[in-house]
Amino acid sequence: MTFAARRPAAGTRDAADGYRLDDQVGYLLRRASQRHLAIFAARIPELTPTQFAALARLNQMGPLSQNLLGRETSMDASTIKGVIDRLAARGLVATDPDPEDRRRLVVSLTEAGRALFAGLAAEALAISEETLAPLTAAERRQFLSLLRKLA
Amino acid sequence: MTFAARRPAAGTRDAADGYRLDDQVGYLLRRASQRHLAIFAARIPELTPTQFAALARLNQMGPLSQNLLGRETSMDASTIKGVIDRLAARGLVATDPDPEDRRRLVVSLTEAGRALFAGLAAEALAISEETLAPLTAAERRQFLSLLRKLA
DNA sequence: CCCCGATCATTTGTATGCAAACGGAGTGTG
DNA sequence: CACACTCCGTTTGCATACAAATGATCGGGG
Repeated sequence: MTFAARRPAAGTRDAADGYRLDDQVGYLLRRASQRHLAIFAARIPELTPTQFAALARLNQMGPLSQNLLGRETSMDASTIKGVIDRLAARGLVATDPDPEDRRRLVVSLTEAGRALFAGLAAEALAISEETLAPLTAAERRQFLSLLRKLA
Repeated sequence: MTFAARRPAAGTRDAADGYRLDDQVGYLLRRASQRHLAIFAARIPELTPTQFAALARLNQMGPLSQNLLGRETSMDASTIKGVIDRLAARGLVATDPDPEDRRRLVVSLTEAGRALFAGLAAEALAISEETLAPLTAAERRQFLSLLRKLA
C-alpha cells in the first residue's frame, strides 16, 4: 500500500507537490550568502564583501582597467562602476585615464587602500573561518572543493 | 631554501599576501549564486528566484501574514514587501487584512498563482539539477548536506 | 484599565546585480 | 582608407537585500 494511487496521473500536480523549497540549491545558496554577509558586516563594518574583493584583487594583481577588474571579481560593468565610485570617494582607490587606450579607466590602490586591506586581511580570513565553522576541517575542504566546481 | 626568509616579521603583511580571494567561501558563494541566477533567468524568465520561493512557500503552507512569509522564505520585512507588491500587481497573490489582527496582511495564492507555480515546478527542479550538473550524484548529496549546515 | 514591550507593515537610504542601450575608441579586413 | 566588429565606460530601469526609523496594533503586568 503506497501513496502512488492517490497521485493524479498528470505531471504538473506531482511536480508542485514534490517541490521542496528547503531542498533547492538556489535557496540554500541564498541563505548561506546571507549568513556570510551578516558575519562580514559584523566583523568588517567599514567595507562590503564586494568592496573588499575589489581591494584584494588590486592588491594581488596591481592596477587594472575598471572593466577588467570587474571581470576579475565577478562583477558586471555597471556593478563595478558603483563599487569603484564609492571606493574612490573614500580615497581607497585612484582612477586615471589609460594613455595607451583612451577607452580605459585604470584603477589602482592608494596607500590608504593598501594599508586598509593589509590591516583587514587577517580579519577577512577569520570571517571565512567563522562562516565555515559549522563544518569540520575535512568537511570544509570538501565543501570548498565542490563549491569551486559550481562557481 | 624557502621563501620564508623573504617574509617580513610583522603579521599584517603576511595576512595580506596570504589572502587569496578565489579561496574565500564568501566569494565562491557569490559566484555560485550568480551562476544559479543565470540558469534560473534563462529557464523561468517570468519570475525571479525570490518570487518563485514566495509562491512555493504559499503553495506549501497556505495563506501567511506578509512578515511570516518573509521569515519562511528568508527575506526581511522590506524585501518581502516589494516581492509581494510585484506578485500582487500581476494577480499571482492576493493580500487581505487579517480580521483577527489588524496589524497583519494575509497573503494567499490566487488561482492564477497556483496554476503558474504548478506549471513551473518541474522546470524549477530542472534548474536545481542544472545548477548541480558539474557534480556527480554522490557529490550533489554531499554538497547539499554541507550547504544546509551553513544556511 | 493603563502602560510597556513586542510585533507588523511601511518608508527611506544605501549597496549590489543584471539587462539593455548608448557613444567613444581600438582593430582588423577588404 | 573605409567599414564592420568589438571593447570600454556610462546610464537607466528594475529587483533583491539590509539598516534604521516610524506609526499602528497587540499582548501581558501591575
